Order: sequence, then structure tokens, then C-alpha cells
Amino acid sequence: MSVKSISKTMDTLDYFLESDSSKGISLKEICDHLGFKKSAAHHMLATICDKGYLYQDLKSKKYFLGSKLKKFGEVIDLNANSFINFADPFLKKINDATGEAVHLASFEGTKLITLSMLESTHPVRVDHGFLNKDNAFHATASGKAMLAYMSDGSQKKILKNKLEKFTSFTITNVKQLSEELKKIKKNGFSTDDEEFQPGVFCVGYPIFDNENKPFASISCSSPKFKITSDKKYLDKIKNSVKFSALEIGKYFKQTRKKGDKHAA
Amino acid sequence: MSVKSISKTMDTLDYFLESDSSKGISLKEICDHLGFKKSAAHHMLATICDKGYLYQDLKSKKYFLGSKLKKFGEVIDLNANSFINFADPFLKKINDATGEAVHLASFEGTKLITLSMLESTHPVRVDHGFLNKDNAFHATASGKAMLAYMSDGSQKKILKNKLEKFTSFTITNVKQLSEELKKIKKNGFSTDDEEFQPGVFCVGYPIFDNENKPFASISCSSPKFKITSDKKYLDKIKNSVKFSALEIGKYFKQTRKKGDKHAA
DNA sequence: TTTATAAGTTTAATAATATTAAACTATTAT
DNA sequence: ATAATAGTTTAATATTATTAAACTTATAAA
Repeated sequence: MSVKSISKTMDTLDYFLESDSSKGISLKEICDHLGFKKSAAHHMLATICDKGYLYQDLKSKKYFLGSKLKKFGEVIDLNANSFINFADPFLKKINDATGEAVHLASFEGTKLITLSMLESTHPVRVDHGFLNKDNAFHATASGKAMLAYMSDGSQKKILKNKLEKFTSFTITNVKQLSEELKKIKKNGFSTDDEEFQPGVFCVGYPIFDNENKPFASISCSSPKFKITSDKKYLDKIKNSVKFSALEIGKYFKQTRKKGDKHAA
Repeated sequence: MSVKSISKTMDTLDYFLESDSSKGISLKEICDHLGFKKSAAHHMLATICDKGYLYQDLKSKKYFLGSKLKKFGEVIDLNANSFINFADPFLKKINDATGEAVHLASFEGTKLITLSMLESTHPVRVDHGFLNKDNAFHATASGKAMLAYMSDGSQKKILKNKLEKFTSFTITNVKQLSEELKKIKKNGFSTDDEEFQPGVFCVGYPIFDNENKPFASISCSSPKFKITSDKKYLDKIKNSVKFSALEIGKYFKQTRKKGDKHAA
């Protein structure tokens, strides 16, 4: 079950992120974009403002993001940023060696998230920034690399949502996906053979925490034709990604005591 | 009117800021602290997680701040941080000259907010970090400095809330406050003579934007006894704060075109 | 291993709330 | 000065969130 007014509130806040809210957003614009009745939206916005998450300019009546929201970023950085910073040079290494786009992924609950990325330096690019991969655990190299090593319980929770078909190659069958995950555990790495975006081939390696649970993963994305036309290119990518994944895994041995719980 | 489920949602998110949420917070803890029924709280949390503002660890079931919240900080910094950075050295100047706590304040709607602050370097400190001044427009030097120069409409909106009595010196009468605000406009600066915290005397100067509206203010807080025992000390503070306020005001002439709307 | 305890999840009935339209106010444009 | 547009408030009611209870899962104790 889901609480509608909360859902609408967060859609509203999301809209402040998506659009340029630096000059404020009017009630009307919010209603038009999100399909709200102005009266209900007004009640909602009054409550949000009361809590300081938004505020309304006294003169223009437009709504702005409240500075309170800044604090969340500060707290999250405090909790999780050190991992991203640690990983950064190792991602750069892959990017330097291959010139291809590199992604550092993790998960929050059942959601696949991108922690950081480096864009391809090649003229033929295959990636378009931070794609929303909320439901793409089954269709990405990053997602499958983590999924393969998770407990059955966690796997089940993630896979109980419909497996969306992104391309004609996306695996949408749970049985078939289980076979794929077994193969990944055997090989130690995952691939995404045009399963998320047409023409894009990715290689993924898991990163394990101090309890040997998959905590994150790295993937390297390349145009498919490069992989097929040059047999050695795939090996080059695999070696580079594997090296960095192992190095980043050492982060947990350095900073975390066994048994510590960690935020993604 | 106010939407209860939204209100509860934001109280919950606030709780993640106030407490150490780095190791997650359980449903029970949330219910205990905020007085929620576990069933209702569970529905609420499921919705919040669905939207990515929180997430629930698959194994421990504990809740964590979702990385999506980081984006708000990034967007807000983009919109407003340049002003704070510009002001910073001028606040430092006051802090160096007086050794007292210095606050840069602004407002969001009818809420007084602290943009940044420097702590006293003296052994006798008068300030305790970022106090919540939501309803303290009438009781602080920062608040009154801005209030005095606002339009009647804006003043009225801010003063329609009950004027909370923080100390025996707090002005809680609107008529009396109007007189005080007139005096401030005459003098060019505001004071807070133990009106917010006992024993604390503050001096405030407004900062005007490119439309000559009060956009922010600086205040310098000193122990009251220093002001009474040394007549020249107040002048020293006033001169220092005034100088910086005028300098910071130049920010708008440098960066904003006339008519531009700005976020606080 | 079994039992007990505690925490989390789901359900479905109902009590409570958010929603709605309409009236109203304020602001902006003509 | 008038019209039009946007924002706000209200109060009735239809919808929704809440509740308690049943259920599940996980953890601790016996």
C-alpha cells in the first residue's frame, strides 16, 4: 500500500530537482505539470513550507527549495562519500586504459543506484549520464554482478518486481536469469549484451564488503561493434575492471570493522 | 490547513537528520520517538522508500537516507551558495576584529534562517551553534534588521504568528515592535538586548539586494556585561558589522541584473 | 531443537482526513 | 477601470489513512 499524499509530495519535490527551480515555481506550474487540483496542491505546499522543505516567496508567491534540504546532503556525504572518493582513482584507471564509460553502482533496498561515473573519452559514446536504473537490476552488468552474489532472500525481493524489457535482448524470465547468475558466479564477472541499451555491451565486476557480501559493482560500457570486431578488446576491458574491483574491495578491509553495518 | 501524513513524513525525515542515522533506524525506533503506530508508520515508510527518499536494508530491515536527497543539496548550492561564499571573508573580518560570534541570516517565506556563522573565539561564548530561529524574527537583531526595511505586506505576514516570549525582554506586542522597527530605520542598525537569550546582546545590520530590499543581515553577538562595562565596545562592534554589511551588499551589484529574482 | 519473544508486515473495517468545487481575494494585464 | 488570472479559504463529502488484529519472520532463551 502507498500513501497518496506522501507520494504526491515527493513527486512535487522531485519536480523542483528536474526543472530549473532557481527562480521559483508557481502553484499553477506545479498543478499543470503534475495534474493536481490547485486547492489540494495549495494545502500540500502549505504543509511542506511549514516544515521548511520548500518556502514561498512573500511577494512573487513562487515556491523555492528550502535550505533545510541541504542538510541531508551533508549527512549523506558524511555517511557514504568516503567510499566514492576511495573508488574514484580506480575508476579513472579503467577510464584511462579503455577510454570507455565507467560506472560505480550500488543499491538501496531493491533499487539499483549509480554512485559515480566517468564518461567515455571516445568520439563514439555509449552513455548518456546518470540513467535511471531503478528497475534495471536484471538488465545491467552492474546490477547482475551484485545480484549473482546476493543471498537468495535478497535476490528474491529484488526480482519480485516485473522484469522490464528494455531491448529485445533483455532477460525477462526469472528461470533464465537464474541460469545467467550462476554463469556469472562461475566466471566472476557479468556482462550486458545489449540488454539495457541497443548497441551497448558492458562488463561488470562485483565489489565485496568486509562480510563478503556484494556491496557495489563497477561496469565498463563499450559500443558492441568494438567487442565483436576486436577479440582482444573485451579481455582488455575485463582485466582493467577486475583489477579495480579488487582494489576497491580493499576499502572495507581498511576502514570497517567486521560486523559494522554500512550505508550504501 | 495542514496535511497530516505529509507533516509526519517530514518529521520522520527530520529525525534522520537529528539522530545518527548512519547505521540505519528501525521502524520501532521511529514509532517510539515520533509516537506513530507501527502499521501506519510502515505504510508511510514504504511510500517514502518507493520514492527513493529513504531505503530499507534488505537484511537488517533498518531505514537509511536515500542518496536521492543528495541532489537537493547540489541544486541549492548551485542556486544560493555563491552569496554565502562571497559573504564569508567579511564575516571573518568581524570575527577577527571582535572575537565574537557572527551570524549571516536570511529568510525563506516567513522563516528566519541562518546561512552561516562563526563562533566566538573568546573564552566566554554566547552562542550555541545553529539555533532554531524559525519564529524569532521579532526577537533577534538579524530578524529585526530585515523586518524593519521590509514592505508592510511582508512585515504583516511575518508578524501574524504569535510573537513568542523567549526572555523577559522579548517584545511581544506588535505596536511596541513597530516603534522599535521605526527606531531601527532611523539608526540604520538593530539591537537585541537580551530579547532572545538572557545575557546576550546583539547588533544587526541589514544587507540590501539590487532592488534595495532587505535580503539578508549580519549580526554580532556579545555577552551583555561587556557592552555595559565598556562603552566603546559597542561602537567597535557596530562599525565592524556595518562595514561588512555594506561590502556584502555590493555582491548584488556585481552579480545580479535588476529585476532578477533570487533564492535565499 | 523447541518455545518464547520481539519486530516487521499485511489485511480489511471504519474513523478520520484529504479532496473538491465554489466563493473569495489579490494581483496583473488590458 | 475592468477583465482576467493566480492564489487562498471554506465547508461538505467522498476517499483515504489509520487502526487493531492476525500473520510472518527473525532472534533469543530454554
